[in-house]
Amino acid sequence: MVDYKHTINLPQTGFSMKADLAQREPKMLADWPARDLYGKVRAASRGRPRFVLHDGPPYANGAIHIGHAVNKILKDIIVKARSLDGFDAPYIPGWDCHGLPIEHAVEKKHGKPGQKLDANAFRAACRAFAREQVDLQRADFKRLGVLGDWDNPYLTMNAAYEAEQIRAFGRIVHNGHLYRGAKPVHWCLDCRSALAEAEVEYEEHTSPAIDVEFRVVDLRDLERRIGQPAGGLGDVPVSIAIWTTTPWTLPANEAVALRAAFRYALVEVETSTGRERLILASELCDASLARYGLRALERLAEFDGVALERLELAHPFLPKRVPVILGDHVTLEAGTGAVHTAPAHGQEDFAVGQRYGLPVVNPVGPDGRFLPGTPLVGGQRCNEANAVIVQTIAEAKRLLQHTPYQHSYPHCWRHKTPVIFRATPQWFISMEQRNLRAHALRDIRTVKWTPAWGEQRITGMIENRPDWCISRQRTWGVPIPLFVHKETGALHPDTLALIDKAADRVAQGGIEAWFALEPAELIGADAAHYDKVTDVMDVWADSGLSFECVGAQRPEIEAPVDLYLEGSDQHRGWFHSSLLMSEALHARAPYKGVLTHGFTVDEKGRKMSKSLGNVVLPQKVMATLGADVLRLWVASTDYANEIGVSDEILKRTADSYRRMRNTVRFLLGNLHGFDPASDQVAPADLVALDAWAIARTRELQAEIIAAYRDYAFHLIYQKVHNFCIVDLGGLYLDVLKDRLYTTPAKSHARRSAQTAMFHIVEAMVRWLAPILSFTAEEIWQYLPGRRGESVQCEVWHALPEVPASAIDWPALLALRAAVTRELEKLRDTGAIGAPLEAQVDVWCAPTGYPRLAALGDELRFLLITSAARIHEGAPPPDSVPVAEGVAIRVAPTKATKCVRCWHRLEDVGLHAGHPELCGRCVTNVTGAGETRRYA
RNA sequence: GGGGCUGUAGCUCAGCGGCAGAGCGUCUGGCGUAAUGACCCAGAAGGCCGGAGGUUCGAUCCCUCCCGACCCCA
Repeated sequence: MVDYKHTINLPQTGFSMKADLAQREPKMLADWPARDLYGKVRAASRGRPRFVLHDGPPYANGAIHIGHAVNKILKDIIVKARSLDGFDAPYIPGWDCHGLPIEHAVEKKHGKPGQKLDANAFRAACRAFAREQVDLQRADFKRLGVLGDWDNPYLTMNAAYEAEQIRAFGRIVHNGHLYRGAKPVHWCLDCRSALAEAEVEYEEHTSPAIDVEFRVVDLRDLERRIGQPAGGLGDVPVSIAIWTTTPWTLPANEAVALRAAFRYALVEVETSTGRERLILASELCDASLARYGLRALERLAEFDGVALERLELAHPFLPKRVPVILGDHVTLEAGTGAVHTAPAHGQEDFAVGQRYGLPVVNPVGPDGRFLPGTPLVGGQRCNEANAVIVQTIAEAKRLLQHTPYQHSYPHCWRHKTPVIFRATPQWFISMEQRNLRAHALRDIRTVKWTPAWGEQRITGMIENRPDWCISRQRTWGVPIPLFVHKETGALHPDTLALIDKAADRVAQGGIEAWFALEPAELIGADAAHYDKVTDVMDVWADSGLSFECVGAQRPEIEAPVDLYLEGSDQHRGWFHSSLLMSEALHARAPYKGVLTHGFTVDEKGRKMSKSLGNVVLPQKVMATLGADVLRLWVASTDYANEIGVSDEILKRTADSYRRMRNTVRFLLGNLHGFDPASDQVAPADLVALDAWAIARTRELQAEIIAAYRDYAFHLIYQKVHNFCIVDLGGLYLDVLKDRLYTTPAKSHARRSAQTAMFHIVEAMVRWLAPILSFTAEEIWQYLPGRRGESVQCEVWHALPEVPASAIDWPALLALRAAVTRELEKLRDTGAIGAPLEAQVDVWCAPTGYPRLAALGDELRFLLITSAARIHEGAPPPDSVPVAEGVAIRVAPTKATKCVRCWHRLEDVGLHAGHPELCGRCVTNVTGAGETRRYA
């Protein structure tokens, strides 16, 4: 028996089946900086229309987690896809470097500023710490395969950035958005300082809980509001009852809050001092009266809270009147449904007070004592004042009850002592005074939000947010470089020029330069009358100004940019702060589009947490499955909602990665010996099936490009994966094997197939490049033909236009599916094993005959059977109808197997010199090779 | 507690008024070595479309309520 194996063309490629990504990727990465891949892509796209995705700076603290990976990978996919789509898409990564978490990290090592380190040394330690964190995170981001200007990122702590931020702040002041006000903050009486939210712990605490009456001043007004006849209520006193656990805040009371949509009841009761009437939330009426030991004699009326808005009430012990206001923070969980409101002593109170323009008057000093001159309690500590105030209310006959009450209450994390809310002077950006809110709401509508509900979400937040308090009493932040008059509190008349001078100094010496500055250096003799402000800006101002600060230094990033892309929490965060800053500076949005993604959760949809033990570390995934599998996982999920991750999900992802890799490997292996420059078959001369494959690829490419433009990567994943399995694996490549392996290496039949495969893989490597960046780069090295250095420098592959097919492929593919089903039945009976052991007869009505007969004898290659014959006319009784006017019969063939091509053919054994071969193999081995026109 | 969003097969996702779909995975089978650190092909099983009401001739789809997840705020 002659061995014909050397006469068939087997696939040959160095592109291995096993990916070994965990080992291979780091090696590839090691080359990239030397190749300056980012620079090459920039050079290749110079002069194209620009697409700018502006990076939201992650906070420089801690190793990256899976959420960082999702965010950066999505950005990278978009930047690379836009570049392939013909844009110049720069990517300058950034980091957020100032702020409390870094201060806390440094405090852990060195203690608070002023203890072991002075403030300046403390800042230096913060700077060094942030630098380390940036390096740590940068290494991981690069390992993900994210391409960007990693050597020149923007850091909010760069002196140039800090100076730009101060200049931008100056323009905001110039535009009239800044004012000085007061705001309640957590205040520790032992620290004598403000505490950030992160420095507060909640512990159980017992407070004096009291119910207090606020008398309605004008009963006639009340009658009108609740639909009672004029005078109908007589002169019996009416009070709104409130419940509070902080009696000492009552001197600062400015209002009583109701909920607009709650029902309230007016009930009559008999007290020790006589008949009176109380207003209580209907649902809390019984519970409240029970607490007071009273019984409702009569329920006189019921009405919505909204009816009482701005009704005047008398303060229970001070000679002043306060209004009824409405707020959503009023609940039915405890109390009376009416809430004592002291804007100086509570954040909700402050927020709702802002909406009503209530005064923020704080009578408590930094030591927790009431300021001298405060009526009733001047000079007393808050806890001492409680007793005095309760007694005073009782004497005024306004006290309904008084009991100790245990609840969760904020404590200082260092002193473990209860903290208070205390209003302090702060700097604000007004939402109203220069129409900031109105402008922001106007411009939100001009932005393309993806998903579309982002618009709803941020609109709601902008509509309801209070003025932005941008000052913090901290050490590690960009200064608010102002001078304030010691007596009047007015800003220095040269403020705008002084801010610029401060910026100049910060540009040289960083924020440290401001803190080191002697006021006289800038304002001369005025220094005697002015205080230098040492507050720093809220870090949200740092990142919120990134479009301005980065744009000033990097001309390729020019606002408004095309896209911001972050997690959905940033509607409250960076999207929000950036919008307000841009409106304050330029009265426009900083971005044209905003895209959000959800958070990662486990396979049960629960968030990642150490205690649940469901945390997936990106570093671990990269070290085992590889970054490309992580990237493919990101691409495969619908990131608009929660993004599930688990071992099973990643395993499935790795499976589909393998399938795509192997499909490419098959294509590359069969392109062995093909030079696209000389061996391509012209579109008009292609074997019909190859033309079909190219047309199908064109169609799919259009869908993929559209999906990239829509940022619908999970659809791309599905489409490409299905293409590999259904169109290629299940059909085209399966049919092609016979022709590739058995026809002569340089024959038209094989070159036609290679031409199609070449274009398919050229197209596919680009489809994959934004997602499987490492693998695409690897594929690139194995593709035939002269080509540029990296697939990332390319644009989408221009697939050849093939002439419209005269062949009805859908009909033939339906026939193929029917034959496959019949073959399966035959296999079940044991009559055949492989499809090549079978022959097929097809009977077709005259109208459909030309369609199915179009391939002639080559139909057998499409069906992968040894014979396929089409007959016009009525089917015999033993055939199986498979469609309108079509019947088939599949039967084992008795012909002899050709040892070379495995087809069972009648002419095997008839050829002298090649007794084991069929006729076409003889031609293929000894002659010019067989002719294929269709399959 | 409020606002936003979400729930389709074990997994990832389509469908979004007219007979519940794809791929993976699972199971079963096939063929070889002609995609071999395995690959390829075929077949089958798998769903009260989160639950309950409503609108409609007809609801996975529209409306209401409930349950659960997630984000933001309190």
